[in-house]
Amino acid sequence: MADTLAAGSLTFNPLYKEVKIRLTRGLAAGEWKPGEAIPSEARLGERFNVSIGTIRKAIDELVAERILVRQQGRGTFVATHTEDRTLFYFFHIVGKDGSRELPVIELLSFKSGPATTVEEKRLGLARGAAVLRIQNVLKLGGKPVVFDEISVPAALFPDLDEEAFRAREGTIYGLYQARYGISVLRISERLAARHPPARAASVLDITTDTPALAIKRVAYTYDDSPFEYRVSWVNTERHEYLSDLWKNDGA
Amino acid sequence: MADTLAAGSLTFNPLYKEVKIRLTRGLAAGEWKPGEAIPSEARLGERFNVSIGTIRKAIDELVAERILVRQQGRGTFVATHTEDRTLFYFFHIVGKDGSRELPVIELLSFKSGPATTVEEKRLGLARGAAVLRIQNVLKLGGKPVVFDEISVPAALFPDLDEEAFRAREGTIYGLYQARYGISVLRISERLAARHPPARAASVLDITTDTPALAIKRVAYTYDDSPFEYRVSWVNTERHEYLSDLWKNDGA
DNA sequence: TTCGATTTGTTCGTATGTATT
DNA sequence: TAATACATACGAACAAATCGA
Repeated sequence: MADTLAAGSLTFNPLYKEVKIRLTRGLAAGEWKPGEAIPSEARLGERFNVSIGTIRKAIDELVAERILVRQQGRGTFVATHTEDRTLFYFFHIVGKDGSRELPVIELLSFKSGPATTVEEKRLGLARGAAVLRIQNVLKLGGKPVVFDEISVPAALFPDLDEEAFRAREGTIYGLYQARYGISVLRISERLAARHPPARAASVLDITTDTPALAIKRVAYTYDDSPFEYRVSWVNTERHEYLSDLWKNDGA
Repeated sequence: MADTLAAGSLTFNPLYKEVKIRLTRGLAAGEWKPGEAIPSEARLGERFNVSIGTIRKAIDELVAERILVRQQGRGTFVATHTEDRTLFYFFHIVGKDGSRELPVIELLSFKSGPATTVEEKRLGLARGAAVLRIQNVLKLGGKPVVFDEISVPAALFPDLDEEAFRAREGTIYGLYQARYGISVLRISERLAARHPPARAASVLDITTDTPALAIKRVAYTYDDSPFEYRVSWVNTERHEYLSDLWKNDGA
């Protein structure tokens, strides 16, 4: 495709920004899937009719945003949620002594239904759109620590059922990515201390007058569109929520 | 100073990493103070005997880490804690409706004493080192929302007393920076839901059986050394803690 | 094992554009 | 207007890592 970038772009972005937008579009469209390599810098330079330096600058930003991963001598790859490095990026519960451990997730309930007002708002859905609701308990050291309720638009996950959900390998975000091509690029969480509702307390094996951490998370994919809403209840008697601003390992 | 970087560095970092280290050292040593401009890229290139491109790459990383701020046509400046953009970077309490507001801080208590075990550990202090302890209440919309206890090594803030603390203009981090040359580069926070102690409950005007958000923060300066430990109690009845991972405005 | 092709990483240089003073 | 400083873009050369022949 002979698409010279220089001319014709309605918004007068710098070239490297246009390249970045094109790459992001390709990624969102699934032209290159998670784990796969994108074309080499030289080839992209030919394709977009810009110099390698310009390509590099575009890729630099995508790498900084954890969308791409570079490997010297191999290529540049679409980031996946299966790499150890990134597993803790979206999981912030740690032991009070600072110990990090990946949780064991057990499915409690898998249902579908019309979206609530909150779900409509957070996910940008039409009134009454169908959502899947998935409840889980997350165990650390064998004990329940987090109670999750995940809400996702049913339309985005056409054939997802309880069986497929159970049969996944790896994390839930890994499932979204591997099976539906939806990558979590950013999350926003709002935390509060609350008395847990009966159901959460029961799952967490605490009383309803034990303070618990309520976390409302919205996950975003390409173009910053929200696609998952998640409410978590955390028993913080032996664990804490770690917010590290910011260990940007680029140092 | 004729210090060619190319030779003589014991660790074989790339040139731009060496430049970055030198710049960081200069910043830590106060060679360029917050708000001031560092030398132009051209001049730095001469000084370190490297090309402008290499200087730019070093500065790029420092900008990404919010240590420096570039302004086209003007220069590159040492970041300050007084800019509106950065004020919310370390303050995460927002209204339940998402509204952001800067708190009004009122000093409750200003004392000094020997460090507790926890303070020793978090701040890397010797046994019994002197610390300053400062209690504040943070008000939003005129009502108390956060109760703070700040602990800092007294040795770092030689002449800081209650009067000087009260007389500051701007934020507490701005005071550290303007008066003592200590810049907060990174913070790490650990959150839990707890019943507040009597003192916190009283200040926040809630009962001790109201769940509150307990935040333990450690602030780090250059070379990642901790210098402030802060325990906050937040009334999350009308407010929440916002963790945004991550709006990197570089997009 | 060695070698060569490929790919990213680093560094240099140059030219030009844009914002500020 | 002119000088200065950062921003963008191009090109070239070599280094370092990877991989397959």
